[in-house]
Amino acid sequence: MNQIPDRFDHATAAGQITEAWEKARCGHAEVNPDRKPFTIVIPPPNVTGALHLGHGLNNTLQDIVIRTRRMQGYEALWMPGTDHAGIATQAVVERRLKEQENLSRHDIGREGLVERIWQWKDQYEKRILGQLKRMGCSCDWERTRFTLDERCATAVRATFFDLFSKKLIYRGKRLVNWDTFLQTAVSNDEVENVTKKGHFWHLYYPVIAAKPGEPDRVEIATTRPETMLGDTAVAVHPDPAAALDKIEAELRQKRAEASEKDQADIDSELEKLAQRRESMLPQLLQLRDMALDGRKLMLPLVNREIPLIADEWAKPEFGSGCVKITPAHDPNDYEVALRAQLSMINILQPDGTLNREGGQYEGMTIPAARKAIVADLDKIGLLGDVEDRDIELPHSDRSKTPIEPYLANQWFVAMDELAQSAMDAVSSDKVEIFPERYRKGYLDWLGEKRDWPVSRQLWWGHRIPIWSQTGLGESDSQEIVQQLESLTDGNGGLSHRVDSTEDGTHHVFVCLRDEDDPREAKLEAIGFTRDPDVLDTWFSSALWPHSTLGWPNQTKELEYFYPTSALITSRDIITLWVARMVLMGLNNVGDIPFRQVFIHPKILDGNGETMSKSKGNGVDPIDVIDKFGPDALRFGLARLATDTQDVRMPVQYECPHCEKLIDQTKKNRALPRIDCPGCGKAFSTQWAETEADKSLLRGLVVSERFETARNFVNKLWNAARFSLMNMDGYQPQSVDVSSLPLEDRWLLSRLATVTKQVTEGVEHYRYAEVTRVLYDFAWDEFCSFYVEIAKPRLADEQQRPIVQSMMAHGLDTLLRLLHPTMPFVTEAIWEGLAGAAPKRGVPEPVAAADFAMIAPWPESNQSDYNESIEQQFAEFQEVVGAIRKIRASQNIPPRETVPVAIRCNPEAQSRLQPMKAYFAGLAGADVIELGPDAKAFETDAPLALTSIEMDVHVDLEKFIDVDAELSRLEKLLSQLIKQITGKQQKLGNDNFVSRAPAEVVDRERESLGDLQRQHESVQGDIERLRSKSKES
RNA sequence: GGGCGAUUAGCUCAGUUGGUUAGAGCGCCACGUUGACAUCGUGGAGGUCACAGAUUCGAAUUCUGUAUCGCCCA
Repeated sequence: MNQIPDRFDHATAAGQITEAWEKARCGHAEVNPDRKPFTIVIPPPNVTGALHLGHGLNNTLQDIVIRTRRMQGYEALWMPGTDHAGIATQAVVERRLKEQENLSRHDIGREGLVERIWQWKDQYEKRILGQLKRMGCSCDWERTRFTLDERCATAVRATFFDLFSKKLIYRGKRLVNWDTFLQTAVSNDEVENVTKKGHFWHLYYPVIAAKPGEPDRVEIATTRPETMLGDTAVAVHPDPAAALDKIEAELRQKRAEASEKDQADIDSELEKLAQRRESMLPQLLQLRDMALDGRKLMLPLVNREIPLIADEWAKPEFGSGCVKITPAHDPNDYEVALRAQLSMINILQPDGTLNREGGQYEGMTIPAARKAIVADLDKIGLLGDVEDRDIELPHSDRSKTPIEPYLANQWFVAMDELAQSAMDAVSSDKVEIFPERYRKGYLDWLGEKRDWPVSRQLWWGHRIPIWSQTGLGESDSQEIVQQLESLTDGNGGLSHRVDSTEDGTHHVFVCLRDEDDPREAKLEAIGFTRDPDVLDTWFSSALWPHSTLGWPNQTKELEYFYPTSALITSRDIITLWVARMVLMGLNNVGDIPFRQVFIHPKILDGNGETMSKSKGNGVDPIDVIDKFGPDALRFGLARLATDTQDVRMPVQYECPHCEKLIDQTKKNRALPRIDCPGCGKAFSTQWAETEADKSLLRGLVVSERFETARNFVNKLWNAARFSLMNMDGYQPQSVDVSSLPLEDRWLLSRLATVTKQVTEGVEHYRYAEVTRVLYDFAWDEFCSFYVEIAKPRLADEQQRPIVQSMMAHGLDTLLRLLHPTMPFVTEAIWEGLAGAAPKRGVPEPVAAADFAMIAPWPESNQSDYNESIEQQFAEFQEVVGAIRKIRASQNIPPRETVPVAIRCNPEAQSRLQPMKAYFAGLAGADVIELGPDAKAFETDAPLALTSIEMDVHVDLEKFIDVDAELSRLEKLLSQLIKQITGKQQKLGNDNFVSRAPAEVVDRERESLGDLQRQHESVQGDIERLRSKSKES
């Protein structure tokens, strides 16, 4: 047995274990009427790139639950897969195309680009699934899905068709962040604001039919003068006086609380405000009245009449107090237009040049048009001042070009009823959300019931299955509808709607349910064209829990595994994903997608920032696995997963040459190569792109946070090693629990308690608690205590067999409890234990399962639980601790045995009597006196254990270091005095004595008495020692 | 601007319903290796529980406000 190495070689073992599990199909789940199902669908990671520690946490927590449930006898299915992630993936591939081949997506065309993205997807899907497997995730890999695969496509088409047929899908306009370079809309989080130097142009718009005394023109100011071509109103504040009052009040409030230095600044602001009130307010009031009276303005250059309106968006404290409204090209103006029901005029083409609405400027780029318009306004005397100014301009994160807000046709899903159904599911607790506080965000967001824009101007995704003809006259549209009837004839799967617009034209939209429907060609033959857009990536994600199980087919898997049991995810996608899964599940299947949702914390870096690829602070879990092992990664993450606190994880680069750890900082975190400050050699990072950098050795990115867990793996491994080395001659045997010695019954009791805590903990997602309980039990109780006590017993031929049975059983139970968190090391030990003790268990040994992974979950045997034994051992450990303290303070060499006397009441005496022998191994003590009459030694070192009413005395005859002992006792004395004074004060307080519960008061009195008794005794000891030291 | 959360030892975090001296791991100090484990063992030092009020006999814990940080939404 000595050939067992003293380290767990995870690098070798993990691969073999994974292979063995796969071969035995341990992670595979099948419809099985004999068992209850337990299902988790993975939040499918984006195929944009590799997984980082956040995914590591998410998947560890899922695996802990699914492994536990599998062991509990459920048919446990963890459905794996990946997400095509629309824009994120397309943008990554497009960027590479540009960088590496200098091609745009238009150069290679739709099919060409999509093919490239599939190649990318194949590469990253493989990498992601490989990462999950190395973490030990026990997914049912045979069922792996992708949100863009055929099965998901079928589900998407069926859903879209259903919603379209129910008239829940409609076409509308919406402002999007338009990237004129990539010619696509980008999402809000792909937009970054850049401060640039620009101008603030003041323009004048003439008033039509101004009444006497009214101004004949209004002044507005803008940073984007070319957008005036799309203006449909000018706004002035409806109550400028009140608005100014409010600002003034706020300033005064601020001033009252500000420092003197800031007060001066605020004073000057107040001054300006007062001037403004004087110079401009009358005019603003007049303009407001003109607006209410329906006055119109003439938009210069295009000569279009536009209304003057009153709207709060106009800020009386800024510029001229009037603001031009360009609804199609400014988000705030868009809101104004919705309120005032203004028309919206889009002046841009997708490539950023002006369209027909631009009139004489049609075809110009934005900068050219700006120049021309400013010059032309100047010519006709309508240009005022031009100020220099810093301007915050939104830029596309992907192309680094300015974003143009752009009003485009989009498909929407009407959310009213769908959202309500998803709200009801949570309000009624059919879907439970943990921690509960996240319910509010979910309900608030859904409560807005904002329609969901689902179209994206991209090529990577599920293409919208709509064919359309637009701008038709009424008779044409009627004729087309008739043609459609003949196509519909007898076949389902075709639905249409006709929209009529303000200008009297008609649009006909047709939706086809099935792919490869021969009617596609027929539609196109009669003039229909297919919508070029694809669906929002969340549309397919929303179907994930049922599409992966085969919906819309009524498969037996859907019947059995749906609704799924738990969803474990991160808080930032509660609305985008979780809410939409609920409403889509209810709409499609008629039932909720999952019963419970657990929201776990986020992993932040050392600066408290979330980890993300774009920041460069992501950590590859594989790096951590390489250094610490998969079990350490998992245990380390799980023990940090509390439900209140995000996880802060400072990380370091490890120099591959000298192993020096270099803190990751904001500066170095995105570098492709780093020069080691220790050895001076360079190494590469995950950002290495050039061949020169890539040829360097790569530095791992790791965190010392995983050391504790790695050490724990080692501790467990060595406890097992000790057990196995002492298993020679093991024979399975029935055990009569009632006749077992105390320490064995204590172990059984503790196992029962720990099993209960762990089981309940996992069932309530209390990961940090579960890992803490297991860590403390395994380390402090099983290893430091049971194993230590077992050592002398194993040497005793009589006791040896029972200790072997108990140890095999204890280890076996511990392995099973730890398996979901640390699958590899427990599986490896399980195999070793199978060799030494294939049949094991207390009271009746049974043959162990082939794998820990499929072993039955331990039952908490309540008859094993024995409170008094657990207390007794706590008492014993306290005495051991007291002896150790005295030994340490006296510098008694560890090999020396010291005589000890323990004074205690008769009850404690009978409890400790059977354990006298174990003081030797644990504290190097020979207990020569135990009981009420035990006396102090001549050369005595005492320590009182108040809480258990005991005095421990160590005989220092051979070891006395008077000075050391005196200083220990004096320190003790001063601590006692402090406590006594505190208690006396408390008990001297009438309020306390009269109002606190009698029980609390009694406890205080009792404890004061004990402290005083100790005080006296310690004082006596000090005096004795002093006189003794004088004698010698 | 609205909502949510956090603030406890040098660092990263626990702290159940208010009640003895507020805990753990890492780090630090001292001592210790002839067989499970130095990825170890034993002991020690280290905290005005962010700040200010309030409730209470008693507050890390409950309430109010302030500050700082983070996240989500506008």
